[in-house]
Amino acid sequence: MNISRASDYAIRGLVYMAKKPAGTVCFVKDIAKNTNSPASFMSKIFQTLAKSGLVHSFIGTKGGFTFNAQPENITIKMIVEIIDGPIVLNRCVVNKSSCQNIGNCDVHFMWLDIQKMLTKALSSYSIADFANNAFKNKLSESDLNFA
Amino acid sequence: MNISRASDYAIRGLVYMAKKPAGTVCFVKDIAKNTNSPASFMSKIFQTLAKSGLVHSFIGTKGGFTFNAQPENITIKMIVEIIDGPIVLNRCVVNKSSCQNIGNCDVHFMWLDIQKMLTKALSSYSIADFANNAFKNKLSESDLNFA
DNA sequence: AAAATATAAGACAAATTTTATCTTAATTCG
DNA sequence: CGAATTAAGATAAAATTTGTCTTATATTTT
Repeated sequence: MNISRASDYAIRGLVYMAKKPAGTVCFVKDIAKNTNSPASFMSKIFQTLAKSGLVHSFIGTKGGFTFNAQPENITIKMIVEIIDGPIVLNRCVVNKSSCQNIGNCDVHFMWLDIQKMLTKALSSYSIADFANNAFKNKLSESDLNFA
Repeated sequence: MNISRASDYAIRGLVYMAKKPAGTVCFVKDIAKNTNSPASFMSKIFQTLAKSGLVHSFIGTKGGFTFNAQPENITIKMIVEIIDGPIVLNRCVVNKSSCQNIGNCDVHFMWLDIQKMLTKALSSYSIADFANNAFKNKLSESDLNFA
């Protein structure tokens, strides 16, 4: 019940990039250094981000990474799903055929509802929110205190 | 970003038990059979539940498990935490000393808020909710649609 | 009382996932 | 063209999850 180190590193790396002037080419070496993460691991993470199209990569000397999308449009949900895969709280939520207790799954709707809430929450934060240091709670008091 | 098979099995097992008359002694063999789960795995799961005090175990012939608490008072959060351990969405939320980016962790408050919301949601469902077939959404429309 | 049976407890093991590192390929610069 | 720098891709170690197998305990039967 947590995000992976890889997703955490990815988010921190992208926030670091977003703090630079738009279009800046960033090296994994610098990104890793400034996010307290293993450079070689960060390398593979950015490889995945590049494959997803979220960032663009340049090989060779003076290579590196740039954004392929506006940081405002890159949500935490997007990153977590690119790195960790789809957010699915329980097997029975994936689809009907993957639920062993077809037609009679007591817990199906609970997981579905909580999953909806979670993905909405993760979608409500963007990389830009953190880069701008303009963070404020996206979740209202009522969200935090539902019955 | 999901609960484990073990937690899922635990929940289903306890729901199965809760459908029986209060005080019924249940065997792992039956619990497993009725929840489509491996009996030997379920055995270990109930061992953990027994250690936690949630259920009581009896060894030997005519042994088995009974509730040690009212199903109404057993929340999904309790079960998930007993089986999977504490719900902590990201390392930086555990405590200040575990955050590499002390005093300057951009994402700390996001994870903290989402975690609060998630644990509240998991606390809002009890085993009795599913055993009684009286399930209805615990999450209001506004919860599912916060900005 | 001893043996057989039924049950959970606990030790052990396989499989999967996560977290990395190491090697290769590509590009630039001198 | 060779050296340096960078990402890409292959490989590997570690941790976690999922599961099985053996042992201990209690009950029942003889």
